[in-house]
Amino acid sequence: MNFFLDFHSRTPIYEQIKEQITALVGSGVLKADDQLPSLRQLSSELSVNINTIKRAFSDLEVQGIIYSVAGKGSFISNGTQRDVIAQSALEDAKLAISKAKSMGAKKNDILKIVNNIYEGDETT
Amino acid sequence: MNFFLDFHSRTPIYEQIKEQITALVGSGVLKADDQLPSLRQLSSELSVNINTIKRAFSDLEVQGIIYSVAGKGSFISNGTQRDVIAQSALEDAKLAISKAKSMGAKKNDILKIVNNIYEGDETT
DNA sequence: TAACTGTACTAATCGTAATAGCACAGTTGA
DNA sequence: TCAACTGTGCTATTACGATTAGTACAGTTA
Repeated sequence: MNFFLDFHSRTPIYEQIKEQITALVGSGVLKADDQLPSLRQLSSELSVNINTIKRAFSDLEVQGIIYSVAGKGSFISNGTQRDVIAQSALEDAKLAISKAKSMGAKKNDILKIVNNIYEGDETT
Repeated sequence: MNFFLDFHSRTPIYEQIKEQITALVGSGVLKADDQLPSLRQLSSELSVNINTIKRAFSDLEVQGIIYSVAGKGSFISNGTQRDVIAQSALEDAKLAISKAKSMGAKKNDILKIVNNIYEGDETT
């Protein structure tokens, strides 16, 4: 489990962990019923307190992205929340693009970026 | 000066103020040497402490977006920082779009959003 | 001089992130 | 049964940053 945490970021560590697990689910790397590392294992791997990991996992469970079973571990939920994840990411992108427009960005500037990011793929 | 502040947001008030002034400059509403409301006036209008306003203005001055003169007031800087502003907004959009892709968003989803936001304009 | 401007402090308050530590309960395999 | 894991649920403390409050000082202008 390769996480990249920025301990000096304004976004809390537990939010960064949530984001990255969510991304792994959204991108299909993690699939239904895949097991996550244990709280204690992640805590030691990332040098982050177990309570912080727990906070992230609890949030993700509330969101329906993972489920936890005492004694066994934490796992990816099954269901169609993949669409939901992509949807919320799209909302964020929409906000950022709107803000860019309001700051004077041209449509072509955005399109160039999109084409650059999706280089190779056509309409997928 | 119409500001919309979310006092419950995770992003600090002074950051929200910075963003909105920056947007007004980037969009061309505020132009070089235009005078901003005084610290005390903004403070009372927005019901925000003067120190918070000052924090935002100081940051903007460091960024070269505004300049302040003791006894006179704060003004929009002249120069070509408009491009810089749009550029930094584009960077943010790029990040958000990349994140959306990593969460499974399709290129077409992004393009729809872009077209929707830039509805009407063609290649501007 | 009066009434504005920005500047520069110090102090206090508040909320939240993060850590530390402990105890308890469920699961599993030796 | 027991040991070694799992998650859960607390309490307490620390640390940091945002925000407010208050005071004082200096420049500008009519």
